[in-house]
Amino acid sequence: MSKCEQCIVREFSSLKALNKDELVKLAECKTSRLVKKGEVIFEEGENVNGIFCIKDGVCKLTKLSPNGKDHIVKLVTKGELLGQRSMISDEPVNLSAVALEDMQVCFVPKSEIMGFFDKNNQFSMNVMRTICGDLKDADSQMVNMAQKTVKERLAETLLYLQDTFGKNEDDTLKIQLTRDELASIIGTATESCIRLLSDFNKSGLIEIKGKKILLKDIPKLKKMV
Amino acid sequence: MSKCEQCIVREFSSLKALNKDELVKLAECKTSRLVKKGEVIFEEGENVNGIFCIKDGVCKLTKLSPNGKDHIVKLVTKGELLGQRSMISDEPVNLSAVALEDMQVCFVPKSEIMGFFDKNNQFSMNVMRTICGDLKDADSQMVNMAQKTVKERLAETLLYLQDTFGKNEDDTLKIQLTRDELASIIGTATESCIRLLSDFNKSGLIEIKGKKILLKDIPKLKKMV
DNA sequence: TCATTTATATGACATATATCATATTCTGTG
DNA sequence: CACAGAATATGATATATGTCATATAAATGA
Repeated sequence: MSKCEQCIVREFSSLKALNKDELVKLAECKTSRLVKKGEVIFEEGENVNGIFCIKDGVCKLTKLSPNGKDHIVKLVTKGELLGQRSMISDEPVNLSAVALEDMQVCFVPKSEIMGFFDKNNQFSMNVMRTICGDLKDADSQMVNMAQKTVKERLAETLLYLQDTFGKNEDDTLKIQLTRDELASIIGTATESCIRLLSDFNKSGLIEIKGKKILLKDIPKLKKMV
Repeated sequence: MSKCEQCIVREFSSLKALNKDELVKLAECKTSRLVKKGEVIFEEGENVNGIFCIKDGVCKLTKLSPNGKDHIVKLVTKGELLGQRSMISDEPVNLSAVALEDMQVCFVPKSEIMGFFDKNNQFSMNVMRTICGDLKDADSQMVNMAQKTVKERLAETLLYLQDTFGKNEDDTLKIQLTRDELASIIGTATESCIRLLSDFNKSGLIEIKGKKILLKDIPKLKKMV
């Protein structure tokens, strides 16, 4: 059981407000876990009695739409927490979490977190601000879905992926999504997504190297959005 | 300056966690205001240094999309608070609020609310839960926008409007929206919205009485969603 | 290694939805 | 009341996007 005090990841999340004593308590009650790519961390409707802290890796938060398609609501990465909303609302989670890469996550039971919540104002303020940020993002995503074309959403998403997850040495996007996953972020059919990527490729906006995507003309991509 | 203690509306919002002393303080610092239909309460990007409590009436929260169209993100009614997210994030508001009917709203400055926040755990918990609820709704709205057809979204919205705002004596929807507003809730062109309402009318799902809409075949509407 | 599945790609076509035009009805105001 | 400006309605048409079919490429696993 590693000490939370020394966990670098802690610095990036709401947990940074915890003091030494609290971190010791945290380390005692948390459980660590390796999650393989493709593995489910939790599923829509489950009762998750606590939160997950992502030490390494990236996962997708998805929601099943009535038409049977999964929609990717958010990508969550190293340093972020999962399951906060559900814990506060005291409800089952409304999204599923699935690893996009091998991950390292720690689970902290609700009782512990709620203790910090009551006693450490800075901590609860941090959590709230995170959730408020999520709400703001969700609102603007909603408007994007309603008002923008698929092409615009694709351009925007590609830029977002590069901004958020960076690029490899060969300048391709670091995060590896299937066309299917990309389609379910932008909210379109897989074929449409593939077709538009082809178009972008032909018109020199991006370069497709096998599964890898390289953003070639960022200014033009930005102008599309 | 009316007393907050006696305000019935208080019972429905996060404010119900406040004790007598806090309510007295609240009454002292709040300002009341009448807002006429169509009037703007605040606008996207503004700094709103506090929150609004809706004593009566309904307003729409809109976000301007890059294509110049307004999208209605949420309808907010009697008993609810406005501007919580922005206050907690300490950021300008990301949405505009415009009255759909004549309204009565009270404004409470941020300093006061933040005081309750620090001292009254139940209150801050209530606010958090509200925001968490908003986030959950926003996520599911996002998926709706991405995955459902306009027809499905229209059916869903009509049902929502009846559920949330009820009906008049003649069984028509109590809340009065223009076709344009309805379109910008479901995220479509005004003409498309009008056309679909016509279709719904012809196929007996609804009945259009001038501007008023009556939901005729609720089971069928529900099956569409 | 080969075989089987899965992901990517592309064409052909159907369809939902947006856009533009125009008519009609409603609403508020002088 | 009459009029101007909205709001509603509907047709004609263009376009974006989904769907289905099929081909190729890549990945997986026995």
